[in-house]
Amino acid sequence: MYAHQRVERALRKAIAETQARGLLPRVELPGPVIERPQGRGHGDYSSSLPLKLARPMRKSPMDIAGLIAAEMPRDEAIGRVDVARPGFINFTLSPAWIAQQVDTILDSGPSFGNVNAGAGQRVQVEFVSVNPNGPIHVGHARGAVFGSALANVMEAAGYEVEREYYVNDGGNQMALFYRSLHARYLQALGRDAELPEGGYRGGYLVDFAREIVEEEGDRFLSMPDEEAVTGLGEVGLRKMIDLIRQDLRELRVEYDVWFIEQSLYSDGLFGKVAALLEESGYLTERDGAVWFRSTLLGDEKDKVFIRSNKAPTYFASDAAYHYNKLVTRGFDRVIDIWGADHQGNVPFMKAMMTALGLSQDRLDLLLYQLVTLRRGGETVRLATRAGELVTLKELVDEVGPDACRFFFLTRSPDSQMEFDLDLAAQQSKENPVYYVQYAHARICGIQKLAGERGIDHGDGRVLLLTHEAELDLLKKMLQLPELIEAMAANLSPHYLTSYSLELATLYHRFNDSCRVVSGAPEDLPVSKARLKLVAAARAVLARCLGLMLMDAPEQM
RNA sequence: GUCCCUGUAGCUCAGUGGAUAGAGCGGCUGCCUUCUAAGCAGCGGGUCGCGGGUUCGAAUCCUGCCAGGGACGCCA
Repeated sequence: MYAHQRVERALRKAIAETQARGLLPRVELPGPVIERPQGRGHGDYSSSLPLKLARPMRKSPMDIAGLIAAEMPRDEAIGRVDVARPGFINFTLSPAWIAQQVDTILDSGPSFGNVNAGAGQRVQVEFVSVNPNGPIHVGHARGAVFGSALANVMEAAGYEVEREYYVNDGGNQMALFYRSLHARYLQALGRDAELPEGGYRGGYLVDFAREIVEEEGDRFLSMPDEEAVTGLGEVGLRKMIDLIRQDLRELRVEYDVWFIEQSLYSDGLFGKVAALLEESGYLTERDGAVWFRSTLLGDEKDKVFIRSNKAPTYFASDAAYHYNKLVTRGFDRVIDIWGADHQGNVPFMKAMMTALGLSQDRLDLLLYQLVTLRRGGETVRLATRAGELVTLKELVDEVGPDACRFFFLTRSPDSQMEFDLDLAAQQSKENPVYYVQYAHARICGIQKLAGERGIDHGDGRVLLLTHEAELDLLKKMLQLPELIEAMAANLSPHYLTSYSLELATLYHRFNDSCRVVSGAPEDLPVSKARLKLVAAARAVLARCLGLMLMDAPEQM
């Protein structure tokens, strides 16, 4: 059982005991029971419950705190319980218990920090899902990093996670993409052809066309245009998905499922969902189109579901898609990560959940604010269809996946951010990611030295760890489970970055004040204990870096 | 006009209603014969956009205003 769980259990027990003895009235406990005090001198955990209970219990906070503190059961983890004005109860962990946790961490290995908040629920995280009509660009990197880190965090928190990319292979934009490819294909064969109005001008289509000519020759030339566009489109789509998959892989983003939008139509699910909505009266015809009546559910406007040309809208696909996720595949929870430019769809999607008879609690729509790009002192709005864009690949090639991931992960998805390309390489040198990785590499260096000197720390006695720097480092390590719990509850993987920095700071501080491998024979017992400590620290640092999908280098 | 996000140190940003608001970068001062100085210690730097409100307690919740970004399509 983790430290915070022990403290909470003991506190609840103490409260129940005071109530059972009639010292305090029975009232419901509000909110979180314990928290982490910010400053030093208030212990490792504290409870402000007495302040909150003062009113319902009709007693002074200090009296309540005193009564509860007096009933605190003995727990080897809890060294001290103090009452502090104006009504806090502060808990200080026992140094001996803290030291013993080194063994616990080493025994847990890579699973240290895992919690069971998810209780095995199946959750799907769908992210990036950019239309496959161009390479992933810098703006998408944010969603890719956020989504992949969140998926890892949810897994650590006890959810069964599936990572999914939704491939929109239909719609007007894709049609335009296919026609653009057709034009490039004709050009590649020396024919006179012009890109369609507003077509995709990116060089990747020129490359695709050349590859297709190399691989399949001019066989599309003899077909009627429409057939050629379709045929080329299939090949182009496959190439585009491969390219996207490859680019994302360089950012260490991998998926379990690539879900094809068209399959919703080919397997008949779309028709089923449309019929369901029709039956419950959520569809209506107007101006030749079929509308989803979201106004019935409190929205300001209705939304087109099937166009007057009989083609379903993106939104209609999305309705069937979410039905597939939550009903067909039966995920307990679904998390969609969208760019802020899709925010307008949030109310419609929520209304759709209700219309489909699904609880809104099962769907989280997370928005990340858009990234703007700064180049040559000028701010450029990112747009896929504009000619000039910076691809994800260019970014990763320039700053590396680690710095790139850390950079995006440091910011909360709610904050707008500006990416200064001119400073990217320079920033990467100053990127705090190296500070964290360096801590890991330093530990590896120590372990290497210990290995060379043949020191076996298996019998190291952790109770020898009493130095302030040792205990501070350990206490920070022990926070990992709480961190994972909080990140999963708030869907906020970005806490990892600050935590890793704090952990690395405490490691570097320890490294500076405590010598691990010593030449003096009388230091051997402490050396062994410290070797255990650094092994545990290495495990926790590696875990954090792993959750962020960053490298944990053995040397730098 | 309506809706969403943001406004915290010179810059980039953390901050899960609690006690004295933090980090990185930049600036200044020290510290390498010893496990990597990609490090450590210290100094300086704040009307948490502004005004009201709720609360024992507000950077955090509510509200009004100001500023920046985004969305309001039979595009995706």
